[in-house]
Amino acid sequence: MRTRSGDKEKSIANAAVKVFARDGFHGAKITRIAEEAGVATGSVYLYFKNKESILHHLFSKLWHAMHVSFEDLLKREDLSAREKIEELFDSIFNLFSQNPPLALLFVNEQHHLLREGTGDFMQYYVEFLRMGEQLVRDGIKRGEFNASVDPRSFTNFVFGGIRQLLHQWARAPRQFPLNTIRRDIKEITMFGLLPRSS
Amino acid sequence: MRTRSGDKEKSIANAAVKVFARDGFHGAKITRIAEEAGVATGSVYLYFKNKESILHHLFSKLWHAMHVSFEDLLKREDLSAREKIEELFDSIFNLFSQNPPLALLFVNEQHHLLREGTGDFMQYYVEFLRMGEQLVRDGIKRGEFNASVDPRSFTNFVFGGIRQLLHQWARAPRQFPLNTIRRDIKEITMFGLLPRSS
DNA sequence: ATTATATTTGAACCCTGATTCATTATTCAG
DNA sequence: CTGAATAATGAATCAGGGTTCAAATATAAT
Repeated sequence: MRTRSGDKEKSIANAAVKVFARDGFHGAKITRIAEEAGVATGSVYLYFKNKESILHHLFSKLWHAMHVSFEDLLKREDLSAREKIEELFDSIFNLFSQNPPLALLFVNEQHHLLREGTGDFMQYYVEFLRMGEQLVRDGIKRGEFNASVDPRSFTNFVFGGIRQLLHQWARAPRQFPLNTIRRDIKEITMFGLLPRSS
Repeated sequence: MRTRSGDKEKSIANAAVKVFARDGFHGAKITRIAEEAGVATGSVYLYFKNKESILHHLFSKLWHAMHVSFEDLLKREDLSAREKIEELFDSIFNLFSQNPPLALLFVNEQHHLLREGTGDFMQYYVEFLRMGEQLVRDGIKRGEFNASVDPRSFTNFVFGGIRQLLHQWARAPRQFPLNTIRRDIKEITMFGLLPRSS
């Protein structure tokens, strides 16, 4: 009996991240992914049903990781609403900080998956937005947040804003350092554009 | 001599917006666009060089329209910095308000074009971001805005946020009325999440 | 060492859909 | 009316690349 080397799946997945990020899902060729992973073209199909399922796998892992850190975050009773939101930002950034291509993948290819509306990560995505809303709603209830902010709009707005800034960072990490972006986002979302003591 | 009916180009372009929005650029078939436009498949190639160029044409028109309203806006001396920014939001929303598919196209298919980095609208896009930064910088200089907000981060963040909310609206206009979104964005960007008199 | 079993390979297959172009239809000048 | 000249058609072409699978290779058990 022979056993699978075991790290082939991972190296295919990693290669796929790079190639999807560089060429986009449709521009990415399976042969190129295999080459990047150091395996034969056909081997890709031993570990994944098809091209689409590679993308699914990657997004599943990604959203699952997010889901885990978000759940942990929600449970914590030692943080103010503001601190929770800021931790949430941090946990997103931490997920991508070592991996610009992963950020590009996340930012650019999600709409493929939204179009079909299937896949387990869809669940995570929807739940994530709900969580964000809940955080804001709690904060308002506790008097920590401005009650005239709409929780759903806020969550979507911030999610979109983070995506755009992640995108800029991933394309030019030097020009948009992640720590700077993280600080800026907190400043903007918490205080807005107008001076604090108007 | 026979003359082109003249509205065929427009009907192809309009059909393309719908089909691109529904199926995505790669999912969209030329035959489907032709069918939707009420012309033969081959006719599409009388008016456009290829599939890609249809997308280019649409984005060109779109960004050009934005560019025009932004330029007008910048010139106006009767508005405060805050009013200018809010007008800018409005002009974006006005562009899409009658056309959810156009919004979907704008939101979902831009990354194709960013990847190549060519096309005249790229110019507009970059310029648009610069404009946004300049508006914020001016506002800070005039003491209207919080000086610790980074203009570049702010512009990108807000651009991303608007995209996400436009997306939600375009997918379900009833559930996310545009006027609500517009109001919410202004509230969030101007005042942030924290109560105004902390 | 030998055999059985599992894994890997990559060239060939084949489908999809963008693009082409020979044919047909329409317009208009003379 | 006639026939250039142009516009429109849509079936056929053709290329690209996802997927398959027969052959080759590696491993483990005996």
